[in-house]
Amino acid sequence: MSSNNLIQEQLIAARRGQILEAAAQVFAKKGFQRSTIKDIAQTAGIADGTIYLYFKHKDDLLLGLLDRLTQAGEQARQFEQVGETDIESWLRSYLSQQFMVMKLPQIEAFRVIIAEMLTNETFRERAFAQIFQPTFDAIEAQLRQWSAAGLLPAADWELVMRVHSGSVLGLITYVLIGDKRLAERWQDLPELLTRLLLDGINGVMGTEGRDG
Amino acid sequence: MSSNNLIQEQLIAARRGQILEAAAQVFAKKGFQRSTIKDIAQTAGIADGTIYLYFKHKDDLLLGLLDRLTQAGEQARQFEQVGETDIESWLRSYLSQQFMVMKLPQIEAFRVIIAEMLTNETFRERAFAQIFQPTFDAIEAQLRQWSAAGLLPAADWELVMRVHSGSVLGLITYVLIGDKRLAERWQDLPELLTRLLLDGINGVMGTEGRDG
Amino acid sequence: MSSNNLIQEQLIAARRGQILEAAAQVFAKKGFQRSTIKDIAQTAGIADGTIYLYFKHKDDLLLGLLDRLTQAGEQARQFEQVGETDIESWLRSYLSQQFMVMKLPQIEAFRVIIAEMLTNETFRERAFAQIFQPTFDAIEAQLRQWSAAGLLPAADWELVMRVHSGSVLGLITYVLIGDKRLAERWQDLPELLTRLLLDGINGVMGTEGRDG
Amino acid sequence: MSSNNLIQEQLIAARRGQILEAAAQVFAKKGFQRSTIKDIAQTAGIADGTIYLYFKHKDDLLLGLLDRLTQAGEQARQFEQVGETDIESWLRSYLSQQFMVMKLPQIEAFRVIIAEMLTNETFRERAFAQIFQPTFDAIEAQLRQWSAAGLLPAADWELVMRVHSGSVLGLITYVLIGDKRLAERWQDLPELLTRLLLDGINGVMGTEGRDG
DNA sequence: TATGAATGAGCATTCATTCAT
DNA sequence: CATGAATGAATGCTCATTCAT
Repeated sequence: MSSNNLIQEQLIAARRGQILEAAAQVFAKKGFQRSTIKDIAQTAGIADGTIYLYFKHKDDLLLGLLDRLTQAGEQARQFEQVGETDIESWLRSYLSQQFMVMKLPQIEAFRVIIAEMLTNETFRERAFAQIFQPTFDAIEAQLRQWSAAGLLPAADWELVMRVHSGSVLGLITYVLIGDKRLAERWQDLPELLTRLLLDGINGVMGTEGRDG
Repeated sequence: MSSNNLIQEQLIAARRGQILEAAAQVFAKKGFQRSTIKDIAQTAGIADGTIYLYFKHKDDLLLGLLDRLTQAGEQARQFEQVGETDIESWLRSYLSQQFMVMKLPQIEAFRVIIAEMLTNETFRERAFAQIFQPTFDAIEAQLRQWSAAGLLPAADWELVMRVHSGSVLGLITYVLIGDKRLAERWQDLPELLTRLLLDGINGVMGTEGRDG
Repeated sequence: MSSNNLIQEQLIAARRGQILEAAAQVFAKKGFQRSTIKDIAQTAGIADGTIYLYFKHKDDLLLGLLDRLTQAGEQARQFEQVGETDIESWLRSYLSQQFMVMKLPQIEAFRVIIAEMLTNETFRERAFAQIFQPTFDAIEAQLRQWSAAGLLPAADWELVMRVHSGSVLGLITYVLIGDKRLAERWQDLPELLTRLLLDGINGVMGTEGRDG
Repeated sequence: MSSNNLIQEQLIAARRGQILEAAAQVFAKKGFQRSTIKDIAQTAGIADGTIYLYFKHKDDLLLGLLDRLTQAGEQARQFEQVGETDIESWLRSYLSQQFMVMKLPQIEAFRVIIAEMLTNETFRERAFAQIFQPTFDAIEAQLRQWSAAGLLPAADWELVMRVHSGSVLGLITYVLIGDKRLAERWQDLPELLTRLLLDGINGVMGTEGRDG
């Protein structure tokens, strides 16, 4: 009986996953509003009605994707604990790690999330509270801790943090709105960001883009 | 006859302007898709049908707003010529200028532009070619020129430029998706950005947020 | 300007009337739920969407019909003032009048109203308060007045009234659910009811149905 | 083998009964159309699909309920034979009996039957032929017999019968469409009806409603 | 037999667009 | 030019019915 329930739950989770996968695909291509339930059902290889067995409204598909992103964010934040040696080494390896994960297929999730946050007030509040606020808090806390430990100078962390995480969001947005050159040079960003972050332009020795 | 035509043209331009103004307002509130022609007509104080005398499709309203932004961008770029003295002073005054202009009512224009660029392939390409590519080119050219003139060190400018302008886009996006704290501290950004840009975190002496 | 508005109002009222007429027809044939907006629009000779320019929801068509019936009821109640001579003469002429009006095309309105009242809780309450309660109150008040004036004996009027008006409702219902025989003999009811009402079966001398 | 079949049949009858019971409940609450198979299955504590093992279509549930009512009607009609002594005593006891049975939970069956008869042509004909016509015929026959026996005066029985049974239908309908006052005074109806039926208003001495 | 997930036809409602006035 | 009533295609969602397990 309990094994039965377990199987049931797994089947349900699998179906939900399958549908969300399809929704993510279709949303990434057309955005939320232009995507129809029929689109998504066809992409998922199921009937329209089936979607409604797993999601009450079309909106819930978006919230489902948001939750996925939230979970991903939570996992990503756990990573930050590690820092031990000097900040520069840590930052370099952290950013490499992040930018390796956040490549084109992954960042597609942001496309519809950002677009809907910009455009849909209700969703905006929910998504900000679920994704951005916790991320901001976690980063700021970490920075203050390092600063207190003498690993970083004192600074206006709530703003500095926004500038730097904002630059990552900006870069992701650039790629999503069609900056092909940036997409090509994505792998060079961790190193560059590390140096810009710590020492600014004046600390960056000239290394012209290799393949441009 | 020709003066008649001139008046005609001015009248038409005025009406188009009136309609685009209304569209901008409504789009900023609900986004493009959720806005209806009726919404826009009511906001503009005219009849639904009248909009179709000046714009062939709803999509053309968005393109109209894009053109406005493009013109604004062109004007802004002319500004960059000015730099003479040391880079730091110039950058500080340039950013102050920019952030003074780019406050909440103005950046609303980006809300729908970014959202639609993320979401609508056709619009994306057009808008990137019209706004972002020229801006990128102009900034990069300016930086290379300064670098050649010895005012800046040599650097991977196409990437550095994207990181920095991306951080501005990111900050704007944060405000648009509901970061209230950032909106409150908007006026502190020019100074902070100047220093972060040139010298990084290590060059920023501690100045904790005043009212936080 | 005001004449323009007046014409506007008349046009709107006319369209609403046309739509309600169509709705009444379709509802009478299929009932409320089985009737589709498309049905009604086609019957009215207009497009589906046009209905929504005059009624916010499909439900409002039903409420519109209810209001019509309410108005008809209000007019009918004014009639009751008349009674002067003896009750029997008055009753006979009153019932003749009523049954002449309440023939098959007219009573069709009750079909969907009663069916929905039986079946739809929200509508039930509204319709009872709008049609039945006021009718009950008016009849009971009139009876008490006549009773006080000595024209009628004292009686348990709230119940007697319900028995008699109920018999009219029952007869209407019989016709609506397919009692052809009763429909054929509809014109004999005023006379029979007058006598049954006042003197019961024992006061009714034998007059076998003429054409049965 | 045949005993097996017998058990089979009983099991089938039991299941059908269980399902009809649930259907009656749900129909009484929401009407036929608004009730879903899922509703009914849940109320019956079985799966949706199971219903289709016992009833081919949703419509058949309604016909099943009709058949039940038909059987109940047949039993009720047998009762009428009894009358011996004077009509008044018989009528009083007959109506008391009927109104005792026909209280709120029982008359709920009429809610959906009447509503669907009003609204669904096919069902209307079937139900009229199965319930109303036989009842009419039986009552009329009985009345004629009594009349022939001198227990009642001669009268236009097909019409008189409809007026009186119609008043019962009307009273039931009133309760079903929300006449709370009538529901409260339900137990007073047999006595009042007996007197009104036989002697009309003029034969009813004043007895004002007790608790009103 | 019993189940309940899956199906897809059907329907209410919205809204960009047209066009007679 | 301006209007706004009319249009009807498009879409989210429901629910009777089927069928593999």
